[in-house]
Amino acid sequence: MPSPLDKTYDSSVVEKKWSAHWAEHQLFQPRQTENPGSFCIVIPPPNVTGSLHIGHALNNTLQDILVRWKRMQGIQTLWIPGTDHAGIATQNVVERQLKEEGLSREDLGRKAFIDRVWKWRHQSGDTIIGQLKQLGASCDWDRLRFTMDEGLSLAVRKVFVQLYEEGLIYRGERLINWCPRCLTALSDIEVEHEDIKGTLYHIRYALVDAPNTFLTVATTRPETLLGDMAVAVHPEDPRYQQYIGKQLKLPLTTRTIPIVADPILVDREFGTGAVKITPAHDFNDFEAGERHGLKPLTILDFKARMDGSGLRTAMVDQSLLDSLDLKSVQAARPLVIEALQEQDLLIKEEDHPMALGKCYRCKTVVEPYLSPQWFVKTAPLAAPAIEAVETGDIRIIPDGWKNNYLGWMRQIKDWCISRQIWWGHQIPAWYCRSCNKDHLGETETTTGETRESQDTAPSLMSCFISPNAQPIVSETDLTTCPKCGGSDLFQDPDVLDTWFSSSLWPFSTLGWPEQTQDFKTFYPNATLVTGLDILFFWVARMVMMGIKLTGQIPFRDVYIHALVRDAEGQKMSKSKGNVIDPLTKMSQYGTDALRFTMASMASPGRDMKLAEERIEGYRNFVTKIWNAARFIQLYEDGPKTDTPLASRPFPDQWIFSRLNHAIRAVTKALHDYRFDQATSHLYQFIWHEYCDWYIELAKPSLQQDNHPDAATTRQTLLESFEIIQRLLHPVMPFITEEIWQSFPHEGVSIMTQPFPTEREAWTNAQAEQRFSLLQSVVSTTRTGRALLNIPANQALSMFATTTQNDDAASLKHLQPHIESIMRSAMTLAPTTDWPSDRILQLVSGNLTIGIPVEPNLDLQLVVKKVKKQIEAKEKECTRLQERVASPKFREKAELSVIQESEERVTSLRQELTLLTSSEQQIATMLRS
RNA sequence: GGGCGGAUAGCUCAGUUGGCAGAGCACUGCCUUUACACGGCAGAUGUCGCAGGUUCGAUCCCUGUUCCGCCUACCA
Repeated sequence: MPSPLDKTYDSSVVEKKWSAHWAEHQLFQPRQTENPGSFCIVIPPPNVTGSLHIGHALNNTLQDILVRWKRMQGIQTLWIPGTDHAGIATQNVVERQLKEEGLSREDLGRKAFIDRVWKWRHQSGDTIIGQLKQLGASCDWDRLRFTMDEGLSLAVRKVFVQLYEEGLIYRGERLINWCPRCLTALSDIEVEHEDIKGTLYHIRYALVDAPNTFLTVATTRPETLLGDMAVAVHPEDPRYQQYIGKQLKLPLTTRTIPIVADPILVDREFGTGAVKITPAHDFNDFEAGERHGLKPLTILDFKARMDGSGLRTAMVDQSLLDSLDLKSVQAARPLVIEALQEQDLLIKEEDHPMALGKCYRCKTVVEPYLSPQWFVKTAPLAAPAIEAVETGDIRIIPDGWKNNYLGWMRQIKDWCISRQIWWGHQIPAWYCRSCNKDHLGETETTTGETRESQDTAPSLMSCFISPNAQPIVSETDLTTCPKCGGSDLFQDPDVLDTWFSSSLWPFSTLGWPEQTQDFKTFYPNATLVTGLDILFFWVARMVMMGIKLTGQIPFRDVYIHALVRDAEGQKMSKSKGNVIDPLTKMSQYGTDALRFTMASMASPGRDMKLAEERIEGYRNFVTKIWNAARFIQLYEDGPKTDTPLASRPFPDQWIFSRLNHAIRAVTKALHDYRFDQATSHLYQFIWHEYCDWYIELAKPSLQQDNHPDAATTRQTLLESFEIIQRLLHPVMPFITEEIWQSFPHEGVSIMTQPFPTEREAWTNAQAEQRFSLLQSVVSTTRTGRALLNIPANQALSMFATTTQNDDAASLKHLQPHIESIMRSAMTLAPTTDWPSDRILQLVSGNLTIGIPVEPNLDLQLVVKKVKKQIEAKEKECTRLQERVASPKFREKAELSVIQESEERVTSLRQELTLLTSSEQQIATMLRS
């Protein structure tokens, strides 16, 4: 029911009201329409532990704009919401809670711990879902998914088994990135690199045969030399050629190691040209070790501490071994340095910039760690994923990120997917104890739930399952061994990388692997909207998995938006205290204002700096719209008429022409994912054309009794404003619904009304031309008023004329509109007919305006301004004249450009003549 | 080390198939005119990072350069 609008817009009341209304009428559900095709977006699932931050606000606002727009266009539209279990992140949060109770996850055991995480997930897990609803996100909430719900878990298992059977998933012992705090393997991209100032230590290694001859190696990690298995030199390096094959005495130990030649590892120019090889603790060295048949010797344990048994194997001097045992890397380094110095083996230390790898979840320094893990063989999956983007089957928008994607994809490495944590999809692989007698560690028991002391690496059980053990991979839980029929089996304790399940998201959420109706209708998805930060983590892997498993690309467009930073360009973080909380801003300025801000800042390919003033500015815009609605409502009552547009008065024709232009511009911008341009057109049109000019032009016919145009004006106002609401709705869903519902309407909600479409018949060049003439007259006159200090409310008797015949006719037509807007009487007559004294002439193109000058006005200021104007015009005129006179210009420039310049010179000269005569007039007035 | 992006008004940013440099905010002045002071009107503000080149003409194209971001990388 239509109802009068309140004086002020109360966003919180309005938002709650319409959110409930939309939910009640189930308007977010996909609806079959007569239009072919479908439009489906899957949400980038926020971490279930999370709460809405500004990045989510941006990401989901953009998605919602697209979804609401497509829905209004009458396309069957679905936006699937969901959350991610976020393995490591969530586990860390719950472990922190436990710690506050003085407990560890090992105290609880695996099952109880997982129960605890589930409990917590149920308690607070959907906080962010509520917040997304508050943002207005029009997801089909009935289809809410979670990466660990039953259907998705089944999909995960099925995929794992399929890829394993095809040889695309394998288990093997490799050097992987290890977080010694999270106690789990990480994939390469889960390591963040930080530049630090390191030190390069030059250390002497003595030759066994000639104890007074030394090779000097350079290293940034002296403590790892205890695990050295060789020293490499370049085979063509004359300094060292004669030593290749000889043995070195490894400092601080009783071991000897060989000197090997390796052209790959060694850069002759760097350091001393001799490199120590520590296969167990460096990725390059691991590969070099494989080339030379060197066995890795692990001297660091799973917590990145010096490992006593490893050190014994390394034959480290006993006294040093005792002092190093269980020391952290940081603590061990000075001890090793000291020991080297005592033996006069450290000859130089120099500053050396280097990059340190850190865990992306907890920022702990990661260590290369040798352990058996599960991997996805990526090369066969990457090839079609590269092709899809190269051929344009998948579009990446903006285009600039395409190379980023392709570059990464082309040199992709195998993906380590096993994590030694408990929260996640446990790997569907079982081991039979009797078949694998020799391949299972002794310390481990069957269930992985046994309580163990902190130092026996309880969560590392997989490390005790030798790489030679035979896993049985199965979609369903196994209780008997298919080989020996035994029943002593246990499941691999590792869980899968969180991103493994997210890589299935575009189809697992649609019911895949079942061929559901949803899957058939909505796959491939239309668009994926995401931030750049997860291009590799998520987008790349969805493309690989999507193509592999469904045989189709997962989505057609990938729209990548920027990261939100604060006004200074800093990344927002709680520790910096520069976080702008979207929820606070929503309650402060209204959700529509925040949404509009987000969209307006979404220029392609840049980071966006969010200044709070912008939200405030767009809140003002919301208020402006509100007040325009109230104005229209004031005059809503009264007769209307269906007069065709062509027969309506000039302002009506003009505003429809502009409205058509706005519809075209906004639609194109949305189509091009230019949310910034869409909002800018909306802002410009609504505020500076509709409110500033159309409403002002409409006032006389509404406010004067019995005005002949009253009925058509009312009609136009209502019609155009209703269209504007629909045009604005995808960006500002709440206020547009409130306004739309408050006016006479049909239908249950604006969100299921059609999005405005262009009507060529509305475009009216004549009306637009007339308008710009009107605008010139009004603006020029206002400038004159300001110049002459005539207050806006003081009536004026002014003169106008134009040298152009068309304009002269238009001027006559426009006279009543101009007079009412200016609150002035306008005399149309050539300047020669104007009173000769005390008239200020103002020029704008062909147009000349005359304004009477008050007798006692201080004209000095006016003279100054007119002079300034003359100066500027002269400068421009001179420049243009020079250009036009230049023979080269005449010869080479395009004809239209030459003509344009010439015309402009002519009109500038004309203006200058008039301005000069004005100046003289004023001078005369001053003298009199 | 490699790659990408940015540098335009005090601030945040648009922009140009190369031909009068724009918006919002902030600022100055006037105005409480019955939608709106979260408003209206008028105004001021720029060596378009720096240096070369191409061109009749460069903020835009090319080359180099300096800062600032980001991504990426196994030089110990």
